[in-house]
Amino acid sequence: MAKVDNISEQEGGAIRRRNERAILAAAERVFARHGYRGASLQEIAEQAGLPKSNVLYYMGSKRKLYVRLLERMMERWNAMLDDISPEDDPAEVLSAFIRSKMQISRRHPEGSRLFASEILGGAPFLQEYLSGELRDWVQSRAAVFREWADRGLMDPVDPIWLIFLIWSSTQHYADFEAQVLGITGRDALSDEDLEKITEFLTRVVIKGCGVRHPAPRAEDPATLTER
Amino acid sequence: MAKVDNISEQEGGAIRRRNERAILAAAERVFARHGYRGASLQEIAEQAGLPKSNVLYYMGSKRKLYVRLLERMMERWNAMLDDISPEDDPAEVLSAFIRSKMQISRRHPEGSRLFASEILGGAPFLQEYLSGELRDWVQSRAAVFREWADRGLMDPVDPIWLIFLIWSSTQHYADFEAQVLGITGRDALSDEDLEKITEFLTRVVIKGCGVRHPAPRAEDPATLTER
DNA sequence: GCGAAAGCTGACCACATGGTCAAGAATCAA
DNA sequence: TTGATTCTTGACCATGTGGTCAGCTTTCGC
Repeated sequence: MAKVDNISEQEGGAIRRRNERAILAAAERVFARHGYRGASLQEIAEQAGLPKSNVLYYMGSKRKLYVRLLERMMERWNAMLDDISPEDDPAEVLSAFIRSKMQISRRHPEGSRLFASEILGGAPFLQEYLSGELRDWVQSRAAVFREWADRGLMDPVDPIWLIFLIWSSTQHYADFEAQVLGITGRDALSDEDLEKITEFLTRVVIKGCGVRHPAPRAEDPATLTER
Repeated sequence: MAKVDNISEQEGGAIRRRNERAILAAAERVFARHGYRGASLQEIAEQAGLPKSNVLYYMGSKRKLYVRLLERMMERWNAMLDDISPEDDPAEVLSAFIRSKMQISRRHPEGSRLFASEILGGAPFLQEYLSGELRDWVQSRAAVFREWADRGLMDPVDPIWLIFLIWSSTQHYADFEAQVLGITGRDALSDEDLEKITEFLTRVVIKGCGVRHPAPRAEDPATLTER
């Protein structure tokens, strides 16, 4: 019996880890730029500084490599999705939502574009994720938004369209980076730009949905631990 | 000398026009789905119901076909860009802007995705359009928005980010159609859905930017012809 | 220092790619 | 009917594709 029985992603020698990192990074760039079909293992290998055979050795196949990148991106996404409850302050939640989504676009532009490219192509690999896991998540959030509306904390807007509004307007700065840069005449967006945009989006969404502050509750334990 | 000297796009026999239409329609679908590199002439030809050689006969090359599709899409875009002036009602202009942008997503989803795919890939064919023509258009609009803000007709938001907000949130329903359908559980968005979304986006933008009505001017000729 | 496991890679394969071309078929103005 | 123009298309080409494999080197636990 071999020493290592599982082919778990977690383990692996230092060499393996280093090469896989290089391949994944290169592949994310290339897939994001050219889509699944348009990307070539040759180009990925060159950008990773390895021969093509080596890429196949570590990743098995183009398909497996692509799926692995998608899964990694979904993990980053999920890491953002902390729970909320109707007791929370809508303004704070929406603000945090927009901010964290914006940071993903900022920190993982290639991953964001990879995801966009997958959806653009009809989501052949992500269909069940979209209509399963993600759908459930959206529905549960939507319920909270509706509860807020019922309590008079915000206008009775359809939560689904609101979520899409936040997704699209934040995702835009990764996916359409080339357009944003071309039009603004810059060669990159600064951190200050991003902060300005985040504030703008937050302001428009919160004001546009008529979000009001909840009546403060003195006995709220969260408020006590907060300060 | 040949009877027809110019190779203008406008003319052409009935056969040519019919075949070109079929090819362009098929190519728009395939390019939108797989990107420039990922699309194959073979697939385009099959979807158009013609042999591959015939596609080359009419279009010359893959590159020319792609560029022609992009230009057609830019024409549709430009058709929307009617002039505005600081004298106009901000609410009406923004509302019309969102509505017409939404209709393009609705009427030309493949074209919208083709455009998105081009930008996603770094806009190799559209860079000068973005930083030239389109940039000028955005700047002139931005000037009007700023004038409105100066006159106290709306909050002093940065017009550029506002334009991007409108673009992204409307474009979303074409580009991320697969995601929208997966999450909403539908197999298509109805006209009523689109109308609801348009109203929602208009409401949020106008309210979110604090747009107010201008003081009515009795001697406004436009108002007179209107009713 | 040994032996097994892991890592490496050029040669190679079947197939798909964009594009060319020549020769025939259909169309159309006169 | 004729002659020119347009249209059609299968055969073909050089190149690139994802993937396999055998044989090599390196690494590493003991």
